[in-house]
Amino acid sequence: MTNISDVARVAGVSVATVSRALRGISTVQESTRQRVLEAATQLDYVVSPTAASLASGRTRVVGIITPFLSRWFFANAISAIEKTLREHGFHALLIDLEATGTYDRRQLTTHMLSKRVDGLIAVNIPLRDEELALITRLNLPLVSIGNPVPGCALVQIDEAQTVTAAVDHIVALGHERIGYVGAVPAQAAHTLVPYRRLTAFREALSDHALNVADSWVVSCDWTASDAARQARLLFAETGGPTAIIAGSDEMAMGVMSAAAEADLRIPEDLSVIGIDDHYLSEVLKLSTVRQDVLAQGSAAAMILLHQLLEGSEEITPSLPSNMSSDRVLTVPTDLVPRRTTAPHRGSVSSHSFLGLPH
Amino acid sequence: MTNISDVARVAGVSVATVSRALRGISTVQESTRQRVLEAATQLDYVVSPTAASLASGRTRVVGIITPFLSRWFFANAISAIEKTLREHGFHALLIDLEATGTYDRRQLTTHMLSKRVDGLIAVNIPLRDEELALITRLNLPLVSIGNPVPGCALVQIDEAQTVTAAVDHIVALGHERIGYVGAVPAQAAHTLVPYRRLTAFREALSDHALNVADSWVVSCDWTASDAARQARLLFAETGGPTAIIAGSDEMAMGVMSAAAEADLRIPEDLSVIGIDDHYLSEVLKLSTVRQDVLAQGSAAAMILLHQLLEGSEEITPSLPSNMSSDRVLTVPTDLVPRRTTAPHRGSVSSHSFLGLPH
DNA sequence: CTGTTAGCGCCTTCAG
DNA sequence: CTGAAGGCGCTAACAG
Repeated sequence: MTNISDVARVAGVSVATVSRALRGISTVQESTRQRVLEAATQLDYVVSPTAASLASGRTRVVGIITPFLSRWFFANAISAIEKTLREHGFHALLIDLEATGTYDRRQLTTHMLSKRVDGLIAVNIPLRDEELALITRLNLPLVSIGNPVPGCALVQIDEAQTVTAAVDHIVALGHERIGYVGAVPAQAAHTLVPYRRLTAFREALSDHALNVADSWVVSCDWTASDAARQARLLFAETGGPTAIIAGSDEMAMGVMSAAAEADLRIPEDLSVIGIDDHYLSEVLKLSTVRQDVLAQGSAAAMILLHQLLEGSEEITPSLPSNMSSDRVLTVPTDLVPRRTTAPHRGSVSSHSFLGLPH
Repeated sequence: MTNISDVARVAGVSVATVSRALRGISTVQESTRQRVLEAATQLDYVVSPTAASLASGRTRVVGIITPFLSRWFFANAISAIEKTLREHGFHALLIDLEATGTYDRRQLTTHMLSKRVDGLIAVNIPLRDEELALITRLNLPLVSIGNPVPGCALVQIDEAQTVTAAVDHIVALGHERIGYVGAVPAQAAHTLVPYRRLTAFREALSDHALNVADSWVVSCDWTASDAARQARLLFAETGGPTAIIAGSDEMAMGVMSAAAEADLRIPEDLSVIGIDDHYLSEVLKLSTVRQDVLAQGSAAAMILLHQLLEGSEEITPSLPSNMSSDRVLTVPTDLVPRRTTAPHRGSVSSHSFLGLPH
């Protein structure tokens, strides 16, 4: 394996110069840089990342902390993060905290982080105090998606506004008996978002002077199958809601499934709306409030990169004006009405929804 | 940051002994090891992975090469791989080759691999010759999932048998007009699996002495939405198939959606079966041939770890007897019938697809 | 069983 | 603008 001194020899300069030239640093005469570049190319030279890390103390690796790797939101966020990192010469190390149980998770340890990453992105996972203390002690910059961490940049959506958009849509269609699927036990690992959505749901209903029966707020573990299971119970009773708002599209799909089993037609007998715009929602014609997960992922990565590179002699990526490395970036969401929501039958206005028969 | 010589000093031994004791290596007197462990704990010592890598030439990092991060198969495989690696003290570095275009992908480069990983797992992506040459040149062990690579261990399912299971099931129900969704242009990046499935489909039909109209074999890009789009064309004609076999569950979902739009009831007018057992398939009541992606992921990781650790002084994980580090492991698949039925016979209660209007 | 010592390959002051 | 030289923290012979 050819190393830096080979290049130095061929280029007829010192290793220090090679190091500087290759990193595009400061003051290296252009002609010198050219010679170095040629020598490097000719020798097929590739910097040893480990040696560089040991010497510099930086790894150009970012850890992605996440409670799940394979769920829609997380997989997409990770994908966007990885792409953005890569474009800037950084790499992504997976730190998956998923455990076997639904409401449990593994703990972040020194071993996972120490000397291994330059910074962290937490994807929608509330970090525990000890974990935050560890991160602080290791002096690792952290950007969080979805969960505010004091002193850290945050990328999020406006949960209240998102849920309100769904509720407003449903209410505008004339529904008054509206249920919610996606309440979550307090000990859930990924607890904040569910909590905020439920709270927003209650507030939005109350803004419309609407009541919710307790049994219309159903708890489940944020999977389609559990949502189906719980919704079945709901539909077993008569006089249930005419519309359901689900905390996520996957749960909405579960609800649709349970409704079909209960011989409820969608949207004639039941309107359903989710949140996300999951990649299958379009095909399932599920109304939803879309959130741009890829945008959230790359924004988080950009902000972190900016922090990591500022002060260095490298070109620091300039942040879009709407991002700031020490504050909150709120990515907009937007209502996507599809076929699963329609006017409540018997409501005053009997316009058909999107020209479709009810 | 405390380092190995601090520990050595406190424990009253040499750095070499600390190194050995901490790695659980060979011949260190138990009492000595204890003292070292105590010192390390007391000092909150954590080995520097970069220094260790530089000195040893090994990184304890495995690269996961994949064409997609967020699609169901890939996200799950990655999740399983990461878990298995982690259990053995290894880390996962993402090498996502996804490009913007559907049928294109980025190329593996020296920069992504060199001195960065000890080994590689290729998740269902056919590596190009140059890429394989690179991997060979870097002397990196490779385990492949889904695509055979000469000289490398392979984890796969039996594609032919899997497709045949679907066909047999459909034929056993009495169908004779059977279509296939999931043919793929030859230039597709992830071309082998689609090709094998289509071939197997044709052979299976021919084994049953059944013919397929050309128009019943539809091409699409292996997403639900494109499958829906293409299937719509199919259903626009009359006298089409009474059953569809889709190359993946996601495509099957697209087919179901298109069928609903075309007023075809499932399963009365059309039986649909996919391959995968996607996490939404149960809720969508989609018949399928299940493959265990997690098993494939962890098997691949186990095999690679075994190769990486054998010959070292560390405890090498013993491979389950069905795995071998230099051959092919075929993970079984199994038929999961859900709502497929005999043709033209239904009329019990006719559930529409998720309660959606036909 | 344990200690000594030379690197691993690069970055980064500090001189010049 | 460039070179010299001392680490970064650990591992791996080689002695003992």
